[in-house]
Amino acid sequence: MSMKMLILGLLMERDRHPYEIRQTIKQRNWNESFKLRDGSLYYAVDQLRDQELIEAAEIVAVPGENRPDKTIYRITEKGKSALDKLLYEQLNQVSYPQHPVFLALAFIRYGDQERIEQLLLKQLKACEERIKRMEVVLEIKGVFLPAGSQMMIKGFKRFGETEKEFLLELLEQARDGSLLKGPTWTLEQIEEYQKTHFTPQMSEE
Amino acid sequence: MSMKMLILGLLMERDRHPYEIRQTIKQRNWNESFKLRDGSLYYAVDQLRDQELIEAAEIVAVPGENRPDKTIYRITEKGKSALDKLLYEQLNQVSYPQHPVFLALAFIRYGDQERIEQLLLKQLKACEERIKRMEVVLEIKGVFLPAGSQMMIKGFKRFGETEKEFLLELLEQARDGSLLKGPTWTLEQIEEYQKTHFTPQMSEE
DNA sequence: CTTATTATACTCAAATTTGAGTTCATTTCA
DNA sequence: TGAAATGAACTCAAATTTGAGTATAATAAG
Repeated sequence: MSMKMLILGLLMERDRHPYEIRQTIKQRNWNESFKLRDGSLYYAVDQLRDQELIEAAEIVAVPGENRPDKTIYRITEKGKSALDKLLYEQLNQVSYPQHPVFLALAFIRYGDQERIEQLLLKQLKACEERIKRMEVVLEIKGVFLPAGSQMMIKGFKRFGETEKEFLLELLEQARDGSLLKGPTWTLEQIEEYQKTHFTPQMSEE
Repeated sequence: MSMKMLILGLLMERDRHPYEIRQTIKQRNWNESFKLRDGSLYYAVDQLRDQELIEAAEIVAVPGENRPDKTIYRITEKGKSALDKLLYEQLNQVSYPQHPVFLALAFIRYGDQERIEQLLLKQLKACEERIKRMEVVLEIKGVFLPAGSQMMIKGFKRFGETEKEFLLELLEQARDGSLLKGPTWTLEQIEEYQKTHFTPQMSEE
């Protein structure tokens, strides 16, 4: 998965130890796009080491008695070509429109109106804050960034704006009660109707 | 996670067996938003059964010698209140702008221009097809759907449109080569600069 | 009418993620 | 100045996901 790509990519720039990789991922705002967990990071590092895509460049002693020393890793030649492959694999992955609210919408009619309004509002706030953060990043770091990284931040902002509009609309519909309306037809009627029409479906995968 | 919500939600409508749940998820295009795996589905069903949120309503024998019988599940009272809780948890989850291309952009400069163009084009095609699918669904199923489900599909479409615009821009920049440009400043210069400026960062979580 | 594919209905080991905890150092704040 | 909170640097078991496989029936294709 993409954690491995991130690690290899960062080690292309210079040698780093795992915690430093973690810092950098945060500094560069990559974790706007996924939840960064220590567990996944260290697991991926171990995997990469075992596959000899990275290797220990240096082991630095850390003050304190029974504390682990930190290992600074470097990317190997094998690792460089693996990064190349991982990059194309990443670009080749199927993308899904994801948002916690999407699937919740399927059963939103079973929920309590006020509670739903509150939570949608919370989503909206979070989304607005994200947009704001991305604007600030573009302002103060924009010019320094490689073209790709700049586009990543712009992407976060644009996707955020779409999300915001969508949430605003949902909120409005939650407030006037129309979002909580059940189906106008019964399940049986719908299934009957569907049999007489073509039902478009994603292909498996 | 959301698989459990989907199962409970579907069992609110009527009793179903796992494979039927799978079908319904696909029929309703919910799998546009995530990868539906049999493993996760059956695992979630087992969990729900063990927690007594669902129970076997009927066990139907299936023709054939050593084939498993199918179990039709029903939601329990306990399950109904669990669904309520899961719905709010779902609405309360942090949302991330996700797209495979986002993280790839971080290292896109290490890749091959032609290869990248091809893959971006492939993403664009897939995205356009998704938009098309959603338009067809809205046309032929739109009126039948509960308000929430209709908004879900509209959301898929809208997010798809933003994605499309973004991919078009990336493709253009990949073609004229500007996307592959590295940083204009060195890492050291940037880090130096950053020390003198505020670096906005997401709070942990 | 025979073969090939698709649909049904799962199971399972291995890979990965999750959430929580650990230890010591440094900074903050009363 | 001492206590509390935060940061650094991990570790680990348990939960979950992944990918691939199984078996049979029904349907489609040649």
